[in-house]
Order: sequence, then C-alpha cells, then structure tokens
Amino acid sequence: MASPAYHHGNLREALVDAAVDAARERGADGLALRDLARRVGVSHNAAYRHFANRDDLVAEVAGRVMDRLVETMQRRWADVDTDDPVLRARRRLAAVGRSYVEFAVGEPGLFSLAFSSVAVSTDLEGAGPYLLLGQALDELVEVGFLSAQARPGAEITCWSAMHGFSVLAVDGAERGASDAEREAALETVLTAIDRSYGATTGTETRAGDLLP
Amino acid sequence: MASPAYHHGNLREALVDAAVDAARERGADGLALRDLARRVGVSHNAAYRHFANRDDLVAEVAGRVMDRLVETMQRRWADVDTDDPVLRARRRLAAVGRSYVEFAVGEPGLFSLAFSSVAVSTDLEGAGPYLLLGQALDELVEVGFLSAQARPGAEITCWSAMHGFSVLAVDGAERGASDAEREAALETVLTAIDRSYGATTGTETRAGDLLP
DNA sequence: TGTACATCAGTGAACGCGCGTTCACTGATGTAC
DNA sequence: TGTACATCAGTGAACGCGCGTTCACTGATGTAC
Repeated sequence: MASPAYHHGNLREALVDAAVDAARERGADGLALRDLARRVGVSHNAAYRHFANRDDLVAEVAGRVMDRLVETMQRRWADVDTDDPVLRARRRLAAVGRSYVEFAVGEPGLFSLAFSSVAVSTDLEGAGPYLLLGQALDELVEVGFLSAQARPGAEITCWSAMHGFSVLAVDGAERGASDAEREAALETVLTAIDRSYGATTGTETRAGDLLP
Repeated sequence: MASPAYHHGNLREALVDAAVDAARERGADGLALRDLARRVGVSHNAAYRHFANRDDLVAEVAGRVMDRLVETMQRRWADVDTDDPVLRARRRLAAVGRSYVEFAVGEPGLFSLAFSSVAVSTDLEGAGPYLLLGQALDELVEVGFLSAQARPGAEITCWSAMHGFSVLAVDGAERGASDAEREAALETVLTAIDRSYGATTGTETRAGDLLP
C-alpha cells in the first residue's frame, strides 16, 4: 500500500471540500490555505500544486457553493404543485425567493463566500440564480400576471429584496429575530413583490395566495 | 510650546477621523489600530488610552458613519417639494431610498463599515435609518396611499430592497454597471415598491410619479 | 506665588499569532524501450 | 517482463508581513498646600 502522505490522489477535491467546511464555520474571510492544508493533513504548501493562489481556490469554492444554491432553489421550485397556472407561477417565484433566504440563513458562511468580492469576479448575471429568477418572471408574464412592459429589468427588484433580506437576516438588523419573526417578515416582503407585479395587470393579491 | 508628540490633546477624535478616512479607502476590514496610529503620527499603542480595543473603536466609528447616512437621508427628504400631499409622501419615500443607495455607492467603504458585524451589535431598529423610513411610511398611510393594514412591518420591504440593491451595486452583480444603468435599475425597484404600496388602496402608479 | 506630587497620556520594546508565498528537496508513479 | 528515467505531487524550512495586545517606562499637566 502506498504511503498515505505522498500522492494523496485527490488533493484538489479534498481541499475544496475542506474549504466548504471551513467557510461554513467561519465565513469567507476564514478561508486560509494553511488552515485547509492542516484540515486535509497535508503540508501547508501542497495546495500550490492545484491552485495558483488563495484567490484561485476561493473562486473555485464559491462556484461550487453557487451551484448548491441553485440546486436548492430548483428543488423548491419543483415542489410547487398547484393546478391554477397563475397561482402556480406566483408561488414559484415566492418559492425561489424563500429558498434563497433559507440558504442564506441556514448557511451564512457559505452565503457570504458565494458573494464575497473575490468570488463575484465571475459573471453573476449569467449565473444560476439570475437565470432561474428570469424563468420565474417569464412565466409570470406568460400567465398574464405580470405585464410585458414591466418585465424588462424585473429581476433586480426580486433580487435586491431577497438579497437585502438575507443580508439583514444574517448579520444585519434582523439578526436577533426569531425564526417565526423572520418568516413573517419574509412573507411581508414576498407579498409586497407579488402585489407589485399583480398591479401591473390589475390583479389583486389575496391572503393565502402565496402559501408555500 | 508643548512638545507636539506628547499630549496630543485630541487623540480620540483624531483617531476616529483617521478611521473614517481609512474605512473610506479600504473598507471595514481595513481598519487596524496600528495603521490609524501611524496616520495620526502617534505610537501604535497610544490608542489604548482612549479605546478598550479594536472593536470598541470600530463600533464608535460605525456610529458616526451611521449618523452621516441619516443626515444624507434627511437632506434628500427635505429636498422634496411638491404641493400634492400624496405625491409628496411617495416622493419622500423614494428620496429616502435613493439617498441610501447613493451613500452606499458613493462611500462603499463607509457603508460596509456601518453594517459590519461588529458594528451591528448596536440596536439598528432604534437607529436613524429605520426611524426615518418609519416616518415616511406613516406619512404614506396618513395621505391614504398605503393602507393601514399593510403598514405593520412595512419597513422590512423597503429596507431589504434598498439594502440589497446597495450591496449588489457595491460588490455584487451590478458592480460593473454604469451609473446610468444603475439609476435605471434603481428606478425600477422604487417603482415596484411604490406600485406595491399603492395597490393596497387601489391607487395606480403612473410614469413620472416618482421623479426626484 | 512657588513648589511637591499625583495623575494623565504618551513611548518603545517585546510577545505571539497566522498568514501567503517561495525555495530546494525527495518520494512515488508511470512510461519508453 | 524488467528496468532507466522523466515527471508528478508531495515535504520542511524559511522569509517577510502586519496585526492586537501587554509591559514597564517617562514626559507633561494640573492641583493642593
């Protein structure tokens, strides 16, 4: 059997996994090459065989995390099961928003990593969350809930609201809120967005329309 | 004349001023006691006569920055001058939002400092921006644009949207956008919020209603 | 008004930390013949 | 099938960085008598 120290065999993946763990525990700023090497049980400079430098690794890991976020969002989207096509489209948008916040609150360290400045060098508008959001909005137009005139640039409203809510929930003003308080606040925001979109076609929002 | 080195006389204020400069240049994470001492021209541990530790200084500076933000918001609020009380209330809310984003984009380092985790130990819901926002929303109810039922918790919608927009503009997806693009996007978000609130009383939003 | 003395607000040296990165190296692996 | 050798993927030592914080100190200031 080969020495376990030499030729780890899968060091790149092991480092990425360790980085996800580390980011989960300590956030994006807590990612240090030396620490990751320690976690994997490898000398502190072995990482340079697989990554050009720290930023290179962070960018890679951020990409993985972003993929996870998209998967979470897609799962919640697929969970929506309603016959009425209008209601379905509206609930899908809400589901996408809820899952975004759920990810941020459940994994604050990973969330901070995914949106850390070094990570955002990647084109985010071409990335998963934005595209998924765009699909949800397209569907709202198709079913006649959102007017076609209001469609261009509509992403920014949802994204700002969900991202802002997440940031405030994770380490901003809402940090100390209970789960119930946070969920109630989130429903308020989701309802406001739904009402705004519905108003572009004169459709009213009623209580319970957005039930998960 | 006294030695300029000993008994600076106003070291606490000088350190705070230097910290504001440093945060402006390098963000919240760039604040280091040793660096501030260097900027002020004082030995690196003199700060400990005035602050218990680094966090203590950061919290103090964050408070000052928050005050600046509130002043900016109040100024923009006061600038709104329209006879129609409904239009005035709506434009005031938009002005408050615009000034929040304006501050974030114009002073990204200070913005990050004001909302850095150590700073947020302070009660933000009792702080200036939240109160100012609350006044704007109260006024919307008074003039009959926002329904009283929709008033409770309405702050979170605006704050999430404006905070999220700011964060995305400063170092998120919108980072690379031009000023014109950003302003157009912001108008989209402000219009969506206005439309959402107006819909609670059946009031329609028309183009130009929110002109600054 | 002058002086002794307590207190205040600085100084410079030092400790210990963890980091990113580079260097010359060596053990393990796989391939050409 | 066996072996020489290139290459790959690790190692350990070292450099230099800046940081927060503590220590014993000393110069300046103001106050009591």
